[in-house]
Amino acid sequence: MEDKLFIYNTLGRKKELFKPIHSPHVGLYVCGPTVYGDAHLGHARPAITFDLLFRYLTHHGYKVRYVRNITDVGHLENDADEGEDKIGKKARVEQLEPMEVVQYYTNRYHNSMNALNVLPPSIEPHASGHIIEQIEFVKKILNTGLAYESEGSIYFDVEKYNQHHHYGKLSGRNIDELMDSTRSLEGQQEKRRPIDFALWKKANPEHLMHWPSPWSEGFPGWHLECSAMGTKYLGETFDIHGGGMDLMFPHHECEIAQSTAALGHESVNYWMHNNMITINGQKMGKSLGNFITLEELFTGSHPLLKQAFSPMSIRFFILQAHYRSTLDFSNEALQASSKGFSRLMDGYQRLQKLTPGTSSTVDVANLRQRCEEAMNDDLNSPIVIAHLFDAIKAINAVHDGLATISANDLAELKATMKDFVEDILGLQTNQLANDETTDAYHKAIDLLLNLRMEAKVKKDWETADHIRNQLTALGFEVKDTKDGFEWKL
RNA sequence: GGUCGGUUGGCCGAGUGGCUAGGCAGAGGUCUGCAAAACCUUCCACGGCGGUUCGAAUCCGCCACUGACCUCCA
Repeated sequence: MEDKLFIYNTLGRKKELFKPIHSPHVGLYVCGPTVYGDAHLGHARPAITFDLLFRYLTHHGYKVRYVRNITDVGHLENDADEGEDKIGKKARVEQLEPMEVVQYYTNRYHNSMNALNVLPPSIEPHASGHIIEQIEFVKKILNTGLAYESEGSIYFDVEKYNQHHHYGKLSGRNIDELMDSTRSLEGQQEKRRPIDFALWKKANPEHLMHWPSPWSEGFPGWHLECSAMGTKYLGETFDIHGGGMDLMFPHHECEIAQSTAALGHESVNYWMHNNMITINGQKMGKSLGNFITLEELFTGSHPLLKQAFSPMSIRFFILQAHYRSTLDFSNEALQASSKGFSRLMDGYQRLQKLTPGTSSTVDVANLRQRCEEAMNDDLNSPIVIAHLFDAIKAINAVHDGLATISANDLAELKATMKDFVEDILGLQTNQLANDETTDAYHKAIDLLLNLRMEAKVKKDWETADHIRNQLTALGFEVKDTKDGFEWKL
């Protein structure tokens, strides 16, 4: 495979040609959810963005090892190094085992991702399952002298690290400004400086999740898990690390510092960050309480929603914007993309039934190339979709007898559409099931509509309308075409 | 306050120097027993001011507004 994909590297802030370290193998690490609540629309963004990348690379023959973690320990409630563990708090409030909370929300996360047709990653490691690796990682950093122990906890010495490395290289932050602006908080006396961050925390007596370590009974710092697990599964240097923009600082910045300190070199070649989903122009997030969970979207059970939206229309909505742009949520925007999605998929299904002519009067020859070019330009899915709509226009024209398409062009169009619609964008209809039951069911509906056709020929409008009305009442949509009919549920 | 972004037509959203983005909505038409769909045509645009250029939504400067991060958040 030829390397043609350009991706925007947050390090350097420009598009760069993607070259894997060990082609055809690609190592991809993406920050997954902290499982203490249901996934919301915001969580769908990175999942779909990196699913798109995963699918695209795989489609081009790369062997991708995609690691997406589950954070189930170490993510604290308030400040970086104080406050309660998010999982622990939920467990206490709900009177559950912490791992019960983790399992519950992990299952629900998987269900949502499955509904969105997000492929499962190759490895989905839990932070709590890699305590030993994280302790080893802390030891390595301690050996370099870039971390210090204080009352049973281990902190990263940011200032000392910055003497020989650049803390802030990813987020563009300046350490002097950080020293001035970082808040000094109560209970942080054990840290030398406010910008230092925890690698290991000694557990308070009431803390539910803790493990033995050389320094104290405690738990790992939040940033550590990604460094430790990324290194374990993808090696000391790997290709791509992704996540939401809001993780750029401090999470990813700290990750770089930890890994560089422990390994003595850079560990990630390309950093990719998806932008946020906004609602009324503001970031949708847990802290602001303005989020809509995926389940609420699928069922329409949120006061801000005027209707339910199918998982696929949510996926399409997200793919219609470039991943580095903010995407504003509104009922109107979602309805618009929902309708657009139907149009796309109706056309796609129509394509399967098209009959070829002797020659083509539509130009679909370079569709694949144009879609590839858009994808290669930093995964420009909205442009891909625009090209697909051009193809839909041609498909409809052929379907209506206003244009013709040759057998060769039709075969190529079908192949291209399948590759981009299904395999790369990951869009699917709800009628792809093809077992005996559905087959019989389709034939039964066709039978009914053929009877209606016969009635129409006899100008028996009463019978014809009756059949259509009854089917409509059952939720079917019946459309007459030039010489037949179309229907869908 | 610091750092970095954004400002495109009724809505969403691409686009980095000249050539149609696309979707949804609106208007007119074709088709049609009716309906729907489809198709054709069409309307609506680049925050403001100045500069560079033969030519700017696209480059530069200033201003305005707005967002993200700087505390947990995808």
